[in-house]
Amino acid sequence: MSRSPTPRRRATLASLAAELKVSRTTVSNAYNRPDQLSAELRERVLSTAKRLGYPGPDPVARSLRTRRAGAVGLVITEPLNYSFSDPAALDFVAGLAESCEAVGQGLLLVAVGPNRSVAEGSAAVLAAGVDGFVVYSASDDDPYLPAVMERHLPVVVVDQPRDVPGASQVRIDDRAAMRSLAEHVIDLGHREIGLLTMRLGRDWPHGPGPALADPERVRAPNFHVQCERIHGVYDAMTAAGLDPASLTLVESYEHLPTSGGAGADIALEANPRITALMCTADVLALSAMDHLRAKGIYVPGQMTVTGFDGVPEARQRGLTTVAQPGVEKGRRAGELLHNPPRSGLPVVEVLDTEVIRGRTSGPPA
Amino acid sequence: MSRSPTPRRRATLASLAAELKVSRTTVSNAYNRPDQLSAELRERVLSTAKRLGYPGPDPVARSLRTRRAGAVGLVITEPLNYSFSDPAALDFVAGLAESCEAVGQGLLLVAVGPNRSVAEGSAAVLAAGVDGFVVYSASDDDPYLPAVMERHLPVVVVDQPRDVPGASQVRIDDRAAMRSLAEHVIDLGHREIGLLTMRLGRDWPHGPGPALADPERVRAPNFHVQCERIHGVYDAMTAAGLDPASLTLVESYEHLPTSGGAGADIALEANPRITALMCTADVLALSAMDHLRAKGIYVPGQMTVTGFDGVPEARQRGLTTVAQPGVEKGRRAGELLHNPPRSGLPVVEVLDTEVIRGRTSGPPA
DNA sequence: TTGAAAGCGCTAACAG
DNA sequence: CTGTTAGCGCTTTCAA
Repeated sequence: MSRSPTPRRRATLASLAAELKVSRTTVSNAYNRPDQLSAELRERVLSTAKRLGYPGPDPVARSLRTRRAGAVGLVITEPLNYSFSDPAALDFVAGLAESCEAVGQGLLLVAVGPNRSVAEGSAAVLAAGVDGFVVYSASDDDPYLPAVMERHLPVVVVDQPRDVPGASQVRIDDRAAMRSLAEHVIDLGHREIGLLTMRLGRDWPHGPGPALADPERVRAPNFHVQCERIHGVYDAMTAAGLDPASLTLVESYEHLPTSGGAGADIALEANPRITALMCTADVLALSAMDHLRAKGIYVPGQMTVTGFDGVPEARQRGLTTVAQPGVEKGRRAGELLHNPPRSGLPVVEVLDTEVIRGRTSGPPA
Repeated sequence: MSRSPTPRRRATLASLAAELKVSRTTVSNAYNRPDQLSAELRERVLSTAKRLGYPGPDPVARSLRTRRAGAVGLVITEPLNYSFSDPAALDFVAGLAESCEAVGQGLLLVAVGPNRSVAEGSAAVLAAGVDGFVVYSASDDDPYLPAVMERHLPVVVVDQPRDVPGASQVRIDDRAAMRSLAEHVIDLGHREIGLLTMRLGRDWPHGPGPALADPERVRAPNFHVQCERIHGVYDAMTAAGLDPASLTLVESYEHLPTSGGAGADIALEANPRITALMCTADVLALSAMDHLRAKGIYVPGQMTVTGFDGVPEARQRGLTTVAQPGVEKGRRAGELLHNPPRSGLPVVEVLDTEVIRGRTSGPPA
């Protein structure tokens, strides 16, 4: 087996120093403090480094010494392949990656997820070489949160959960945003409303597919965001003199391409008089639209449909929805980690949203 | 400022050992080799660890000692926000993330990209605490490749460039795939063909927007993949007795939502008799389709359009294209890093593709 | 400008 | 089952 002229043993800063007959400090300075030695000596160091195949100070050893890892850890409990197919989550990751790149920090996707046990995932959190964590949209009893907290590193929580001690937060006002949207729907004249939402708890007491949600589950939700959005609808209904209890609430374990359509069926079966179908995510709404259309139900003529997020496809297809700044969320989360507030105290950043009145909402038939 | 009862100085394995009056080895074993000590002692170690707020062995120190970082570095030179909006790249990242998660490795997005200088990006590569790198679809003169090579770590290259010494490779047979697709188009009867492709070189000698490509640029391309696909079309043309020089070739600097449409205009202006517009990416083809339709040109009645990649939207819209296994690419790249071939020699894995005959190709008008 | 000394926090032999 | 001994490769006072 022919090998390149690499010494059998990896070159180190010490071996380089020995070769050059200078001290390790000098070599270190050549890399980290160019102003601490003559240009020519530095040149000599760098060139013999190249000759010996020395790639510069070992990142791990340096991190140990400087106590900085140069990376941010991202904890997303939802399956990654799912996150990567959810445009809203994607925007967030893109924004976070962008802000990390801007300051030369790496972004470490921590190996937590459904393919591994909670113990393994927690171990991955404890073993992550990072300077801080971003936790994205976790449930309030997320199994990895304890491990994240144990690390005693800076933490920024995005969307959920609320009330992580010591953690800064980036989110939107889900309740107010959803209320505005619901007001728009009610103003159009709708009285019988269905609401499709993601699962309200970590547990799933139903069979496969979406199911009517027990109002009980709204009261003790694991996902704060879902809950707030539901309450936003309640708020609008109450303000308009409608009975919130009349809302037909359907929860879906996850956002599959079929979830919206299946959820729509369940809602309409439970209450055939529904004229507006609100959804807590665009992907749900788009799926529902496709399904309704296939069944010959015209949107918005026979059914108003609304979403949440403002993903590109939704805008393109004219969905009435709430746009939230996904990329900006990621960016702000990163910045909060890179430039923590002077006070040292956690901050809460509430980003703006905007109701988009599209072509999928109109007066009831 | 009230503080939780955390000792001012972070607990370490040594301090824990001192507190317990056992050796450091014992504490280390409690975490790494549970079978090396009695269950009760281990319990005692773990519980006082919890009491002291010791989160377990420091990841960085452990990495230094074990020589394993527990993470894979991903180098994508294209802007991350772009990668995250390209469904094909996304599939790849999802597959890679999945394979990393399966073995408990983290995935580190290395901070290279257009917001930073080459020097900064290279520094990020040299400073990445990883056990290996995956390089995704880089040009043959990618500025970060040298830094990657310097690290002397295992490397897997995906798609491009070819011929990275010592690196394993995962790719498809772009030329054969594109040839099959072109054969389909030619079999339908098309003789005047346009081809829209991504930029052929790192440099961009044209103004903004797509432009007719100098055949010269096909000869010395920086992007092997593009070149192979073009040659696939040449192959099919030659085999069918057509003159490859008659191909109208348009290159576009990047894949913007408008690139396909603009490229189509340029191609049709250069040769109004074109009846088939092939594209080296689905996003280009979809954009072209939208644009043609807006101009009143019916697909496939008046114009055949084909893509490449087989992204969800393309399948959904019935685009005639080549499906390539994006997720599988990522997964295989990860596996190659996690379980390198026994031989120690680099391997080349060529994954399968499939021509999808959709509803956007038909006989010429 | 350069060098010597002192660890960062941990694991891996090896011995007891 | 437990402890002792040696570093992993680097940066950082502090002195020269």
